[in-house]
Amino acid sequence: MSRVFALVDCNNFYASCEKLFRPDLANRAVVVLSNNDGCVVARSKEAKAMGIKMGVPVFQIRELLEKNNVVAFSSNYALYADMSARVMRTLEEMAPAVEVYSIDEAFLDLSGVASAVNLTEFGHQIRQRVQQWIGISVCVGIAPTKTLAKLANHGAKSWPKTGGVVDLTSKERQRKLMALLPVNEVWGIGARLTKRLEEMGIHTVLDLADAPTKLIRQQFSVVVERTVMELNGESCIELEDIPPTKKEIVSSRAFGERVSELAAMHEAVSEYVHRACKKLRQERCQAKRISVFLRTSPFSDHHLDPYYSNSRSAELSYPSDDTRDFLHVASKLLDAIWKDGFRYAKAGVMLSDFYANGVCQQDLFAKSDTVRGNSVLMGLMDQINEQMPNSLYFASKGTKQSWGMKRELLSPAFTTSWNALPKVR
DNA sequence: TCTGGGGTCCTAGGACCC
DNA sequence: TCTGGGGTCCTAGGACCC
Repeated sequence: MSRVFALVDCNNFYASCEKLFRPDLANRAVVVLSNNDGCVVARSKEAKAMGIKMGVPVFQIRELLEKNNVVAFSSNYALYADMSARVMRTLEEMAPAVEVYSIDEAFLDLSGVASAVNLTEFGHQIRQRVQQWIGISVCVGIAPTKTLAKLANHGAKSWPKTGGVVDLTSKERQRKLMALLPVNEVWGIGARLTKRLEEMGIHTVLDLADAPTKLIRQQFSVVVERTVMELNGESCIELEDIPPTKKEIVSSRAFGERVSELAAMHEAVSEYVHRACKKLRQERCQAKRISVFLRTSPFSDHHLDPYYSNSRSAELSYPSDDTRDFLHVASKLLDAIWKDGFRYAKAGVMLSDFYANGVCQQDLFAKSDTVRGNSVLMGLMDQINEQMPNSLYFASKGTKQSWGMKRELLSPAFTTSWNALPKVR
């Protein structure tokens, strides 16, 4: 049976979420900023039309924003996650198998229904229903491989006359579209690979599709080879409708203000350990390895503000999900990499080497009741914090958190009861 | 002065073993 | 003085994604 995938992608997702609850902004240019209100991570179509680029630092375009009356929001991640879940539930009602690929995208497996429905019509039904039920507009790309479905979606977004749906199941249409698009539009081809491909005379997507796979394998890797096969309609990347278990959990953040004191850095690292361990318990996993990293700003003038970056990891003697085990080790790791005299811009922790709960062999000498006691305590702490966020934690993460992030333009928590209220300062 | 956060996969090279 | 070859495991780094 030939395969058919659809890629459904929300338009200007974060900006659309913000507009949804502010009808007064319907035709206004809206941007959403990253943590610390640092750079632009989402733009409404009006903001895109002004030439505001994705990822641009806010300080570089502040005048443009003010002159054009652009409305800016801090990231309200709880709102976007909630809206995302609603969109995904709607898609799950319409398709036999759905892979939630990112907060604003999902792959659908339509192989089974392809012969029974008109695919373009089905794409329009998806668009209509998500618009009507959730209020978010989406585009739909349909093709025999995920890589081509991504490309089809790009086409649907770029050309309004498609009505937001492109069906790329025919070979002729695939080649026509590929000839029009530059190679960097391909899923899996980033800036570095684009540069090297162009040096080889590969400029359009079609150039890449027609390149000999042998040459590609030899010059690059199996990943790029697979991409070429997918562009030729051979499905190599399966739908992952059951999310694979995580292999690592990272918690890190750029500081609202530079950190130069070891005590403040200990608080920050402690905060990240709390977050990471909470996620670990949600995943129902235990981890054995933890690493701590820190760095100064890579953007500043390094003569005035010297650069330093370091990380170190350590292994527990047994896998754990107990915050206290990791706090202890993280603190020692931080001391080992800390150097006085730098203005640190960012730090974080990473947990890795995961074991499913209960799978790992206990240390012969561990007291099993102690172990159970720990997990009960941690579970209780998570439960209480669920109802009253941030009410219970270990003292090491501090109470003032002067290094905490800036979110001065946050929208209210429209759809969730708590979370993300602006910090009182 | 001000530049995000959280992931995955692949590969090369070193350590170690026989 | 001479100083193999092959396998495995681990880690760091590079590339990509949203």
